[in-house]
Amino acid sequence: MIQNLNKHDRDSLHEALAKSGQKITPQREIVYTVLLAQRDHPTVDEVYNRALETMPGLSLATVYNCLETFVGCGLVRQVNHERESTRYCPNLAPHAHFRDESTGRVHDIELPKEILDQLTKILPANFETETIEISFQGRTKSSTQN
Amino acid sequence: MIQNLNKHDRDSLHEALAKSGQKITPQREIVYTVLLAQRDHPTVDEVYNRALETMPGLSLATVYNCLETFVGCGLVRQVNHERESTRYCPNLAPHAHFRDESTGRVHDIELPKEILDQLTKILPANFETETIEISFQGRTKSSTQN
DNA sequence: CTTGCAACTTGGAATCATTCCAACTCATTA
DNA sequence: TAATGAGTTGGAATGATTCCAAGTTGCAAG
Repeated sequence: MIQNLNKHDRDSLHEALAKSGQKITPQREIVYTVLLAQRDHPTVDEVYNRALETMPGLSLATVYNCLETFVGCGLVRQVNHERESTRYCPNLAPHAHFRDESTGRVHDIELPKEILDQLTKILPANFETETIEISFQGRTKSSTQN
Repeated sequence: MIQNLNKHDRDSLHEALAKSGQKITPQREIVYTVLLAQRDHPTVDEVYNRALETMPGLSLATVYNCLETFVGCGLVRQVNHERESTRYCPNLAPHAHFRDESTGRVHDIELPKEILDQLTKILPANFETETIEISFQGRTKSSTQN
């Protein structure tokens, strides 16, 4: 079910970890693999359960640690919605999120550069942005239940 | 320190509550007053502590209840940032938030209608938006420490 | 290839915001 | 005046996340 990392992905992982002086561990490889295998913005718990299939005995605390590490070295993004559990997303291209209220699913929405540019322009001059989060909430009209 | 509600604000409160069939209570008036008195996006706890000055004996659970009621009848908005405590904001005009990492303070950013329009356009046709949340995170360069 | 050690992992306890609950209050209606 | 139902209250329960101390391991240097 869960594939191994392909060379390219393994390289990004190793590179990102190396760059911030951290070690490569089996746990980290598996957690990263799980994240790439199914890009449905899983919660920590979901990642944990999926990873357990490959590595029984993995601990929840470690999953928290791994994900935090990845966020720290820019490999994945956190996705927060209201007060729900944090979700994780390995899509690094700038994008927004759409949360379907009826299914709870989160969809990536590509974010044109112009809009990002315009957005930063509405800030007062002395405000320096580090991250922008844009999230929509609503419903998808059936038909193409993407 | 905490003023009473002026006529206009009291009216919006009463109207909003009436419209959704809820009662006017001293607790609700005070919580709403606190919210309007200092528009710094307080957490529940902050609202609670400020309200205690006027109504000792008020309970935290009630503050949670009141705020939830207000959100429900559209009187206030919730503001979430990462996993921090939820904050509340009586500004109903469409606006984004900027969170200053160094101070933790949240600033309202006016949101031009064009940008909102453009944003909804980037969604696939069958996605129906109910709410959009835009939040910046960064720092303000000293000088005008707004 | 060994060694040393900082970095990592682990299970369980602790934290903290939020929700839940059952008893109580109070205004209103019958 | 009694019944009704929404609202309030304090404390217990929940659930995600963090903390911690002990054990393990990756890997750089010898």
